[in-house]
Amino acid sequence: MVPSASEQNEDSSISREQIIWQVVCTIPPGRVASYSQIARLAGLQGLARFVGRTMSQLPEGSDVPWHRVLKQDGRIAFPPDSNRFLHQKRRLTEEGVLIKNGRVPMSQFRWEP
DNA sequence: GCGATGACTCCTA
DNA sequence: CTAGGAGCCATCG
Repeated sequence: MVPSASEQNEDSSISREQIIWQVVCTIPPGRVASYSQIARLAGLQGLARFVGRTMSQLPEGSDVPWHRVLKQDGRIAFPPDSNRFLHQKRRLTEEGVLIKNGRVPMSQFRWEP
């Protein structure tokens, strides 16, 4: 087989999106992770932005616990007045995640793989 | 092809 | 604490 330079593979190996979602699924309830950490565990260190963009493409009703992904400083990536923000915050609270002053303490920020 | 935008992060002042 | 700049990738006009 001669590899073409402009060959776009959709299904060739698991796409980065799939890996990212898979990593997110490994986050246990009661814990959270940052976009950068997800990127690192997915082998895409430094591509936190790509992780965020991938999350935006995640369809609703998915099994992926997207609400457990926060910014590096422990804050939710959505505007505080946004509906998504309230939804995510509520989801986290229901799982027992402590949110102090609008952000999650580092003690819950990382989990042991 | 380029600039702007987006569920980001880091460094410096 | 806030502000600005740079780096990263994919999508859109």
